[in-house]
Amino acid sequence: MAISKLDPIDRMILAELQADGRMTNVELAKRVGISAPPCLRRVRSLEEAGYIRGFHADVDARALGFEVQVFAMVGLHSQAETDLSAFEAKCAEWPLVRECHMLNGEIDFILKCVAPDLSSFQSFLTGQLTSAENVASVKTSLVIRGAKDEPGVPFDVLEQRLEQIA
Amino acid sequence: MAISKLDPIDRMILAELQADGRMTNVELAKRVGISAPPCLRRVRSLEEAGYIRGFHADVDARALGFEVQVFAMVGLHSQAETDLSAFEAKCAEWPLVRECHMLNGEIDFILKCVAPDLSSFQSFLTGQLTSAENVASVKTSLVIRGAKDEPGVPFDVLEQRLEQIA
DNA sequence: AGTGAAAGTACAGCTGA
DNA sequence: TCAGCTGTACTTTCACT
Repeated sequence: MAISKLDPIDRMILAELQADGRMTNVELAKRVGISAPPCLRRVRSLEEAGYIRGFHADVDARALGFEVQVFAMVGLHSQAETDLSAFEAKCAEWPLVRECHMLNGEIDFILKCVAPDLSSFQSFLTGQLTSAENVASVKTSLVIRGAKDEPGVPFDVLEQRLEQIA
Repeated sequence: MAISKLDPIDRMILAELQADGRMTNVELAKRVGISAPPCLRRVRSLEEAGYIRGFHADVDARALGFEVQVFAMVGLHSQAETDLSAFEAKCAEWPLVRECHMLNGEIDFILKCVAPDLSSFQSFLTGQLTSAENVASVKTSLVIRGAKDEPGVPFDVLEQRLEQIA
């Protein structure tokens, strides 16, 4: 699974579906310049091969009552692989934690969390996160306002790079 | 636009489409227990009202040649509204910056960035980000590995809360 | 290209303020 | 009574072979 296995039409399909994942197959086919049946086959095999992990509606968290978004920087006592995995497993089970990334440097993990309000985040923070085994330090930062939130990757950058290589 | 304006069926629709945004309308209608036409109308009005911001294919950044993911914590010299907006506008134009969130505390902004490789990120970092006007400090952390990356919000938490209130 | 299914439209009936 | 939502029937468009 690598970019080199994709032709320009595959990349156009990915770019179009990243921008609008609910586009019909005929619309997609028209945009990428092929007929519908082969276009559908391409989409299927892109899913199969894992280039497309899924399709999701982008819902407005605020409108749904999740008023609070928080980044939590977590430091652990032990960075042994077993302990790292154990912490990741906990994050996977906490619904308020939407993203968990292991980082280099002094911070071990960064977590992106959502919560209905500050008090429910606080109770998660003190009751679950900071009191979890192996957690040494947690620094939290409230999101005051979101300025940009684009999903996926910049396909224009990708195409520029491919041109340079060619 | 608030959660209180949505009935249980609307919330089921949102949950289903968050999980699988390319589901057909009849399948969706079957799952939420109504017939197809009103289901479609509900989806349309949820989009209209902004509860659904869009539909996106979730593409695998690594497979597409974006090997590097970085969090950048940015501090500014001036936090005047004009200067904050100016920085946000820059972020909006930088394709490698996928997310930009304004935070409380010592960090002013956190940026989630992607890049094809370390060297192209470095050239963005030194050539664009740290050299941008008003930027005082930038601390970057490489994502060693991703442990969780769920889109959207946890609907089970939402339903639990609504039960408690009722 | 052709078939079967889904999307989308128009209209009529039901339900609650 | 009236607004709002629902379901049935129908046409157009799409998915898939």
